[in-house]
Amino acid sequence: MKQEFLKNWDTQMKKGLLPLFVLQLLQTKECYGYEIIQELKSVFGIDVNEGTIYPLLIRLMKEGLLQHQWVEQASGIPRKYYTISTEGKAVYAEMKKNIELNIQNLK
Amino acid sequence: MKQEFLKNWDTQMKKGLLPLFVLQLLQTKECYGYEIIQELKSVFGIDVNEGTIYPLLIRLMKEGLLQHQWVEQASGIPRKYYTISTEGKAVYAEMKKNIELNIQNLK
DNA sequence: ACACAATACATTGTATAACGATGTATTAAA
DNA sequence: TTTAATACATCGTTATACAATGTATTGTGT
Repeated sequence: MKQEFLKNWDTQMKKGLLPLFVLQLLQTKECYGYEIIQELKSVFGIDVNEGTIYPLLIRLMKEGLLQHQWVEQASGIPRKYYTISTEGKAVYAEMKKNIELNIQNLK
Repeated sequence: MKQEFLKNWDTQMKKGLLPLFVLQLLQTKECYGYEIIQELKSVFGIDVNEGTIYPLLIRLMKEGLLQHQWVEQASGIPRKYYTISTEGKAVYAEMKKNIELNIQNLK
């Protein structure tokens, strides 16, 4: 039943929801990029591409909503750990308020 | 406080929410395009451009989610009245279910 | 020993859809 | 008689997810 339409709609929804999910995730837990992809899958049940998440994290950094630090590993590639900033928390609250207002209108 | 970021986010959210709002609106009321813009403003409190709504209605038509008929007016330009199809109602229900699932995850 | 998958970062080209501007036409108001 | 409102529509720009690709390291299977 209109599977392609619904799949496309889902992609469009992500353009709005994804920053929200990432900001919330980082409020409960410090994460690195690759880990965020896995958390989004297990916690929110959504699949996100690497080509989506890395540019998104860079955008949120530029906006001052996140901070990050490189952490060397005993073995393997270093990880870039992200944390949410004070401003990030405020923006998250604003976004959440906005979206809940919109959803209220759905009957 | 990050007004530009939030405004941009709002635009991205619309890409997901707008079809949902239009489908719901047409479940309660038969509308023509220009009227939908006004209803979205008064009922949902969102501003939508003409350059957004007309292409959207055309897309929803192509998907078979809407039907339309031209209605001549006693005076002025004819109106294209839209109604939701059976398939449109089913797709709306699916979308609503999906979005509510997503919103539940917001803390 | 060697291929392959998983981890972990990132960039590039394509597609979708909202926005702003513009266009056509009709009617009412200043 | 010009401007605003109504009512349709299209076009170029922009933002962002996706798929593909790239680099590098480590673990696993044969």
